Amino acid sequence: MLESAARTEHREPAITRQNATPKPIDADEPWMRGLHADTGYLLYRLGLRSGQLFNACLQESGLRLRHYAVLRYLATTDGAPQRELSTRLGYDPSAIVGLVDDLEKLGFAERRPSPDDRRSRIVVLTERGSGFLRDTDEAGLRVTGELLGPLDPAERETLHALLLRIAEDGLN
Amino acid sequence: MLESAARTEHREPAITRQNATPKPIDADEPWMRGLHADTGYLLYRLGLRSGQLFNACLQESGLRLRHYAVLRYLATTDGAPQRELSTRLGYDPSAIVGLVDDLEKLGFAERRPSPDDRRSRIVVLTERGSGFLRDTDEAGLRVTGELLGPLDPAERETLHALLLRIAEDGLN
DNA sequence: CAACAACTATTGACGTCAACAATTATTGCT
DNA sequence: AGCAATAATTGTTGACGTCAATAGTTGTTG
Repeated sequence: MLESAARTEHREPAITRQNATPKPIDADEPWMRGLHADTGYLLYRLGLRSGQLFNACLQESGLRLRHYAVLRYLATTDGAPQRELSTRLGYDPSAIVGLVDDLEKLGFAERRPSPDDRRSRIVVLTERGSGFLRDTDEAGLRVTGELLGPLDPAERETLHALLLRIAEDGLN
Repeated sequence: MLESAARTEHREPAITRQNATPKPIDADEPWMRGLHADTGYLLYRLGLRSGQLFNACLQESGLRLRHYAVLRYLATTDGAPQRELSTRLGYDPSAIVGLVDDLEKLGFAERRPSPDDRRSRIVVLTERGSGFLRDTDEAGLRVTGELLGPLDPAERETLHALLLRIAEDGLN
């Protein structure tokens, strides 16, 4: 057993520069079949790639995917205590603090005191926040389109359906 | 623009403990539809989950997903210089050093001098290494099975095919 | 063939960030 | 009133990506 091993797992390279870009991949090559024979590992790598693309188009706004996830969540519930963000999004409570701090600095969200519980703070989306969300929506679609390049619309639909089925019970 | 934002993107929570496990997800709930309306984001989250599961079952062996990727690659090519690992797997050359160090310590791989080029070192899989790979192969399949829970074999096949198509040109 | 540019593996420094433990303020229970 | 549980927050730790620098080696070119 290695002393320092097995801590973090799934960090993608920074966006500021293309990190040691691997050579283009041919699925025909034998090493490729071996590497991607397992669907789980394949998902892992594609998830990495997807996160990279997403962050790349979020980069100019100074936000990261985590911020975006918080915003998206807030948009669907219109107000949520930080604890809820933590449990639902799967981030540590301490991480939420920083994320909401950033969003507040940009004027995209606000902390409001909860009427029921004085220790809880309810995070709400501001007007600027939902505006930003609308603006970046098209960019997100563009990224998705780029990612799903070789698939025709019907295939994309089935893929989305399959992934959604997995997410239903598999996502924590 | 935030000063410290937009650096890393896609790190998954530690494996040693279930990190603030989100509540079970119903795709019927409105916030869920909003969050997972985009295939790219869905892929991102499932990739995260996949990495978590993978690392969880690699944890006891003291390795992480990165090590596993190197081993898998080595198994398919039977020997590769570190430079090749770096470009193909997308890790910085300096990262490869540490990974191969770990694998060597565990006796899973060896550095051999290249006959052609004395500055290059060829990393080869040892007997123990391929044995370990065989052992964890079933664990990997188990993980994948768990991840792909609600899908029947035919659906898994189509999912794998679709993901592979994306990976062909989309993976860096 | 000698000088030089390019390349491989490696090390070290720096900054960032996620995970965890501990702390503070507040709530609910009994 | 006392005490366990909870929400948000702070601080610490460890891992990681990036970059620069180095040593040894190769190939090229004048």
